[in-house]
Amino acid sequence: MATLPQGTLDLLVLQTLSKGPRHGYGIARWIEQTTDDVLGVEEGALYPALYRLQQRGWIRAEWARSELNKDIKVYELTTDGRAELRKRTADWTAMTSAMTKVFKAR
Amino acid sequence: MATLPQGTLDLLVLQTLSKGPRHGYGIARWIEQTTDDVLGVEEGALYPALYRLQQRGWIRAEWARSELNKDIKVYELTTDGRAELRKRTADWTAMTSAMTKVFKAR
DNA sequence: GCCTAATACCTCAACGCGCTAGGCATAGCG
DNA sequence: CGCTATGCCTAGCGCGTTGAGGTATTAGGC
Repeated sequence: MATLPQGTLDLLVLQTLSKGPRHGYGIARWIEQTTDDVLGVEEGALYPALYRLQQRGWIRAEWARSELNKDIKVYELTTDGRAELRKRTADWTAMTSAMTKVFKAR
Repeated sequence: MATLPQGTLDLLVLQTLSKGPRHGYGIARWIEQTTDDVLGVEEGALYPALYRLQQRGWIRAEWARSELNKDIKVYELTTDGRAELRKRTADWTAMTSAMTKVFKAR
């Protein structure tokens, strides 16, 4: 499981939530499944990240009950969150393609 | 100029040096030129990074004199450095393609 | 009834590393 | 002589991750 560069977790969470509301633990599991365990989400990084994103108004939380009869905190993107996601995704694309340029240059 | 995610500078420097020896200042300028200023390399990040990479035995330094008659410290990859570069590049590729999977999933 | 594994939330100290903001020195040019 | 570019460096700060810990509930096996 590759460790993710600092700052990418936020983007990862925003992306995940753009596909529909999910609770914290579920976000982590979904990312791991989707990436075939290439990306691992540590809970010690995830929960602070969720708190951060909430403080900045990009996601919103609500308590609910899961199918397994557990109390879960379900997060969903706000309008600001969608805007932020667009911005961050654009930044990400720019950054990775710049990286690729460096890789291929000579 | 985008700020680079923590952890990417090392890879960037290793990649740059894989194209041939260069001095610190030159590494920074080269990366900026190559990426059309998308990636900016701050000297306060670069020099500690060069020191780190040297400590770990991935690069080697040697004083020289530039065409502009300046004392410069020229760095080059060691054998271990090439191995590390291969590893990090593979990790990077895996990471970015995992990211893309997340972006495209639904 | 007990034990374990999975689910689900959270916190906190230590660490790593990029950023800001400085400092210093020399060469070339007007 | 002063300015700009080149070229090296350091120190403090901020911020997010790591790694380890904690708590509680549910389901399932024995």
